[in-house]
Amino acid sequence: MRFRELIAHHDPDARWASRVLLGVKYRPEGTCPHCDFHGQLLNGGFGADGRRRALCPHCKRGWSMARDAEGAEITVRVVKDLALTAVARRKRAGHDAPELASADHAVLSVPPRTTVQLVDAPAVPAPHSGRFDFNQPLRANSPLPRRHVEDLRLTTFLTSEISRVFSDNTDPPRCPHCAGIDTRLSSRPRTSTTLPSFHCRGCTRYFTRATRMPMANMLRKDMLFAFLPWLSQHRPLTHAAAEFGTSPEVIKARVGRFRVWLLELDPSGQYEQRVKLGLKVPWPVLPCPHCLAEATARPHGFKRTRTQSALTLGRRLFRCTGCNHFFDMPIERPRKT
DNA sequence: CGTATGTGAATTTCCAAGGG
DNA sequence: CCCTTGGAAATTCACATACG
Repeated sequence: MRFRELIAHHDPDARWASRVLLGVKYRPEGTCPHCDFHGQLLNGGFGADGRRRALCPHCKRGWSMARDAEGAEITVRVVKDLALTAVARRKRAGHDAPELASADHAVLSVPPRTTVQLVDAPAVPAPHSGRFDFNQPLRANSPLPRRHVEDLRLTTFLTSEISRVFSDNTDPPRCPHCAGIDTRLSSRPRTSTTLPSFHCRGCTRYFTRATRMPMANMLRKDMLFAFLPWLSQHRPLTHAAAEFGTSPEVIKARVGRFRVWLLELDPSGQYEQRVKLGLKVPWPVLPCPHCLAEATARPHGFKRTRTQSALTLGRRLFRCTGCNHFFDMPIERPRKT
């Protein structure tokens, strides 16, 4: 408010006031192409083509606002202005307050897309089809019973690694922030954790063994060990979300952090390959008996006839992406041992 | 009656905004 | 940075239908 007052004092033409953006919220105005609602719309972010999108508050659907991706101008209405709120609050309290011009309408231009500096994304390999078992149904509505198999080797491996992280060992590890080795046990233990905390002389930061680990700052500490057996099971995120009383997004983020960590622990990727929770199944490359080519084949459920059920036939159906024809393969029955 | 495949519905994931 | 929300999109599956 004070800065806006100062600017208004020296700038009667209001050429500069509009450049103050801090604390100003805006929304587009217009007509919904789906339900003809007219009025204030919701911001819908950017579409894949770079165009700004709007959401209809009435029918909740979204659309792209301007025709061009770059330089297009969109009229918006200022819905919130911190400075004006401060003025109103002061006036209500009976204090003096400056008269500030309100920027009712504004024009929002879509900035030219700048080439984004890529940060080092964690290099988690795309899962290849060998990770998944096509003898099993891929989804819950399949006629075949679905058995969820836990990979005990992964669970055991993670359990031991986690207990190593949570150990009371006071030998200073390498700094997780700068990878420096000049670290020592901190004489001033942090109150927020019971773990031994360390101090790095290189970057002067404090840390514990859990810093920058998948379970660091995990709000749901109770579900950490219960979660491990789920990682190796090929199940939808929603199952795990229901089990732990959270949303699929939370589970997805957690799976991602564990996959990155597993690759650090075992760069060969053997353990990371065992993670299956919530991963999309890649279409396998199979020899098509129709076009005789090796092509990716989409899973198409299980083969069935009028007389024989999918269970008795025991054949998985695929559809070749090259020639679009169907073919099936016998599934391997689990051997009873 | 078996086979091939088009298609609607169910299931699951993606995505961006927004709150803390 | 963590998590929630809610609609849209993608994927998967079995039913429907035509044909031999």
